[in-house]
Amino acid sequence: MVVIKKTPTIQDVARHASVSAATVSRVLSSPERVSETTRERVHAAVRDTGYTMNQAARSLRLKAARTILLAAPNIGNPFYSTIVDAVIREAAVRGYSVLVASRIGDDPNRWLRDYLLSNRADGLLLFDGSLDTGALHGLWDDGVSLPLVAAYDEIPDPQINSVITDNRLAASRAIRYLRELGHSKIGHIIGPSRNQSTNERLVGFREGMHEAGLQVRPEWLFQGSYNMESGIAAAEWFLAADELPTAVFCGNDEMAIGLIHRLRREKIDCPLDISVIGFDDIAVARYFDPPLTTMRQPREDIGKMATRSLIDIIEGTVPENEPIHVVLTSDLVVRESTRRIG
Amino acid sequence: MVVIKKTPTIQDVARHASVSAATVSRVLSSPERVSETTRERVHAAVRDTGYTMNQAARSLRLKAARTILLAAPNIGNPFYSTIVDAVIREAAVRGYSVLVASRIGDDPNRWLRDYLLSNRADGLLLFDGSLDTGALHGLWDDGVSLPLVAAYDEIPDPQINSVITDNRLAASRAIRYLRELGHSKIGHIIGPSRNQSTNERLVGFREGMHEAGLQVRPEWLFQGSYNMESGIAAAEWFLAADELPTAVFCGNDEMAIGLIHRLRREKIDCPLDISVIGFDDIAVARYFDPPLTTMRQPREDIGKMATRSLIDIIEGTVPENEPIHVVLTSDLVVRESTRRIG
DNA sequence: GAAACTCTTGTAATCGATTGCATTGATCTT
DNA sequence: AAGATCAATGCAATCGATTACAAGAGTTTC
Repeated sequence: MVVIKKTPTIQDVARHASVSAATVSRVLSSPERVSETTRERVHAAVRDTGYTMNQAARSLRLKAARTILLAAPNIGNPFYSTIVDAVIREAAVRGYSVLVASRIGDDPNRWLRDYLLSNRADGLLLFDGSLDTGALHGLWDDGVSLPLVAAYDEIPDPQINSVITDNRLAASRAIRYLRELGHSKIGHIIGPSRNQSTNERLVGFREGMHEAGLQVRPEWLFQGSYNMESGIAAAEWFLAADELPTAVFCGNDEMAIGLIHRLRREKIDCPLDISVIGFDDIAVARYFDPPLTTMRQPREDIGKMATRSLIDIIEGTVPENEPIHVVLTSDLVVRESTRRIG
Repeated sequence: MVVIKKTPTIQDVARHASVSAATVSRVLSSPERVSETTRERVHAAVRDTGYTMNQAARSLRLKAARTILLAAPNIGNPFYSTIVDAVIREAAVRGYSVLVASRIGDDPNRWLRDYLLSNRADGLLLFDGSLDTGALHGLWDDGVSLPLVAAYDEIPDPQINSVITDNRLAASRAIRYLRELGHSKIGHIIGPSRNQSTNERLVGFREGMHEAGLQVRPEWLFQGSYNMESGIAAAEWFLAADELPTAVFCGNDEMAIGLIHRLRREKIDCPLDISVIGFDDIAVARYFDPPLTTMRQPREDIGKMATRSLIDIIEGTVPENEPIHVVLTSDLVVRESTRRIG
């Protein structure tokens, strides 16, 4: 049978080094307050015993978990997963762990309580604008100061820190590009309306159309849900119209992929018969056939900046009364799914 | 200025309900030991105060964090992200949180210590067979019993619990299928060799070839790294050979996508000129052009089963001396990237 | 009616790390 | 040389929840 040695505590290390637990603690957190000789003895004892700090005890005492909570609507989505990866890496650099909550839509109040208020996490990185902000405000009103950064998807509240991209500008940029290629019959696949990013992109689309002096035709507008299936549904919606648009601006790459896939079944070729421009530049976009023209979202940067901001707020190295608002730029990546008309 | 109310403790609830903290604790964990009237009073007090248990204190006392650590080589990869999603959902059902560590390759010893031994997590879900098992054994030998489940990628140690798929069988199955379509010139893109799954698939490939009475030709074997870029590299490797294979079995879908993409640039069409079969069935596989024939991995099930097993082990509801070994079945999904020869 | 039992609740110790305050001994100042 | 100053370390309280044990009240039994 395996002998289970208890994991050593700070007391064990103290005994081993013939000092008090207080001294061991000091060696670990403020070494300059301890003499060189004891410091070395303690370090040796730490090595010998294989000591690791008990985080639960530390969290209890310091009221800080050195952990952030990342909440996203669906981690399974490749768009989010890249961000998550960036968040985890950046958090690790600052010595923080990351708890991940997915599919948070169900009962936001519950997990907010469960995680944040129970000292499991020191702050919240929210990647879901569709969350009912009432819950957040409820906490706020109760006087709980909740370190929170809304990332990627804006929450329409200037008090809430945010790291987002220039969705509106990017959308109108996409339309201008299509216009430059000679397109005038332009459709748009919208994302789910609960997302603020969706609405921003829609506004940008309308602005772009207006600037170009083009009409927005309702039969060329389709509301999807940011997945490939809804790209298919959009294709079928467009096919049912009297006339097809010659170009479609899609709210994200996955819907673009679904759209192209479905249209191809009807022998409608992209980019020959229809130009398609996506949004995000997910990994597969450049290897798809045709390689997708898309508005690239700096996903790594979103994750990194958001994490950095949140930890700054948690650690109080940033003034509390001035909300942080970072807007990152999306770049147009021209590939082969768009083409000059004619 | 916002008044910061301290988050209520169990003491506050006790005072509010005019009982002792012990009673409140009992109401929350073993309600049947408390009389109905006090139970109601306490519940009311919990509601009134908005009490949430301090997890740090609870973890410290119970030496259990109700948290599992999920470690994967790269969360950004869409293959893993689906699994992660399933893990988080299943863990939530059992009342567990999930800490996620990505890019763990760098210093396994460090994060093992940091997370597991420091009472931050009660068990480890390891999605990376490339991890040096020495580190794990080191802990084991030190007498620390570490609830561990290796998922998806096997660790070659019968003592370690695992939830994997039938990689070898699936690979030989893929070859048999290609053989049925009349192919005899079959290549293979291997994954990174540190992964056990890769090796199993390679063995299955060899077995399948042997059963079919076919030679494995080294110029039709390429070692990639499970990403699209290495699919491209593989294409270039094959193009450099005297002759192209008529079918390629890819270690995963992403390499298949890269391969098809690159070959198309050379006017080599899939499936007309070459059949390609992938592995995993990632989300984009069915919408790719051509839709990918692939060996589907039951990713949701992997995540679910692994999580379930790990929590069973943590909670001791499963005999300790009998390692768990679950092998899930991969299914052949026939789409359009493969084709009868001739 | 007293002993034995059950049911409910409270008291106090405990988990492990941190830190304000106290103590000791050494060095410095005038 | 006596007092002041400083560096290094220990003591003990603390964070909040859990639980073994004790105690009190009410019930049952012979």
